[in-house]
Amino acid sequence: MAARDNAVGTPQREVPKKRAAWGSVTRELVVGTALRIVADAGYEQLTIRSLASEMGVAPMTLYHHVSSKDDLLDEVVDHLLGEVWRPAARIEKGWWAWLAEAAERFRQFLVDQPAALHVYLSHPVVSPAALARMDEMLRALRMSGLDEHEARRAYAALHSYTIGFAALQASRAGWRPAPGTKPIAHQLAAYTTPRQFKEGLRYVLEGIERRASAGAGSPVGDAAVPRAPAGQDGAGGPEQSRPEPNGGRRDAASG
Amino acid sequence: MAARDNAVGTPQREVPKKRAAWGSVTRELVVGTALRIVADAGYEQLTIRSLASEMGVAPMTLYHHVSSKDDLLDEVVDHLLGEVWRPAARIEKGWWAWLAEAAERFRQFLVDQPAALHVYLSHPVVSPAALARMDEMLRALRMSGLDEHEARRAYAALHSYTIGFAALQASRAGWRPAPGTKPIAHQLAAYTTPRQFKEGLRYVLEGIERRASAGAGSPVGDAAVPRAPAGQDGAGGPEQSRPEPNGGRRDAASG
DNA sequence: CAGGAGATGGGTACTAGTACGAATTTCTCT
DNA sequence: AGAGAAATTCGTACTAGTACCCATCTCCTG
Repeated sequence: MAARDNAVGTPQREVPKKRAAWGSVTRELVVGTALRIVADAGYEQLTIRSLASEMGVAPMTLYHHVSSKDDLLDEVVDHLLGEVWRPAARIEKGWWAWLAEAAERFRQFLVDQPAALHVYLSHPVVSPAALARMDEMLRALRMSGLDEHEARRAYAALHSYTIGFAALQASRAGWRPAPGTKPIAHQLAAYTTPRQFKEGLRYVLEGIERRASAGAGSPVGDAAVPRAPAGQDGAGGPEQSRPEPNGGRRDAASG
Repeated sequence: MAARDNAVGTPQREVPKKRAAWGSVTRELVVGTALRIVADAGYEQLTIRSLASEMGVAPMTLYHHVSSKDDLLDEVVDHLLGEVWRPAARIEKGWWAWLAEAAERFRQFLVDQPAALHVYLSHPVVSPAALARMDEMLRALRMSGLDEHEARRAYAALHSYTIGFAALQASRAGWRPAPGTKPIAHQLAAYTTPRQFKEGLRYVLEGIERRASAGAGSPVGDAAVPRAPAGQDGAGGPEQSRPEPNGGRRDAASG
């Protein structure tokens, strides 16, 4: 069947259609081609079929080198992240500024790269660049005065906030408010801007700062802190913990 | 041509296959059936085909009553949200506790209902229940001492944090750490629990509280967050808006 | 060197969402 | 009332991801 005798029939536009050389496809090649497509044409143009076509092989062939499209994207995104996550500022110059820049860069990255947002929303990301970034973030947080445990909590909070914001911002892009949409909706949408991100980020960082100075007693490098912490306290930590409202699906919250 | 003479041939398990009565399908019926499927079998069982089959009509028939599956989900999710978002506590008893409970309920909702997470990650949600909830959230925030503008900012921060957290928590559920995954990853994943949500939420609420008590009119000095040097605004992705395919679409439910 | 095990390239086909257009029923206007 | 317009139901088919299994190619082992 491989022998497509092309002498007759369908006169033009017929590629030889030979089987690709054995071993000519490698994971690196697949990832590299995918990166090129994303860079040149964007994430939405990257499909298994387009990728295979670009490489001159059959779609299913790729599955011998990547276990799924998500697996491929994991690696693609890791490469992309590795090139942009690191802040220009140095941690030693102040944890606040460093963290703020790191968060901002990450937000920008997620909004710029739909593939990345997809990956980060799909599953925990543990690729090399992601782990490296996490380590540095934790270092900065420890530097703020938080202990190991609190640093992780704070990291999780920053991470959640950033990803959530990026998801909202990205979804807003290209949103077409239906005719008749309440103005409130527009205003709300308008609050999904990089500027608003920084505002919300400040809430989180201020919370971290307060916690840090409360815990470790002596300030570490407060030179970087822009405002004096007006550490007055008001309402205490609330307790709630509702029983599940709806009997929905599983929640299975554990490691 | 519809007359499928069923007297002979394929002896069993053959449904008459008549055309559904004219006008027997309505948007309300579609939404109602979808709600039932979600309740009984879960979001992943809700497909256009399964829904059509359940209603005894052809898949494409539904598209005369909903403009897309996402349009349908918008309404389904609004119904679900309407039943669970309201906190048991009263705002008057304290804005902190009320906001904390509202956020927790929302997180729980998003994790319990994958459809809801999908919707909230896809586009700004302006359905009735969502708007009602937003109004109440803003009321609580104003009650904390924030002015209108700051209240919206705080709302956006809370919203982003909650959705981001829910997305991470949901994606973690059912995640299978690969056989060589670094232990750090596990630990990190373990930080995506309802308890951790409350911890992070406290950071945000503390930040809000500080802002509220600080400025009943005093413009809190900006200058806190440095700009990312390489930052470039605006969504990078190519825009693509859906130009309202066919009829169906209700006026976006008040929004 | 023959044979078989694995690895690798491919064709076929199934599920999902949905565009297109044909067939059918109801409504509107003259 | 009759005819065209509009609404509605549905069959066909296209894109994407990917499960299944066959065909081919390499290499290891007896």
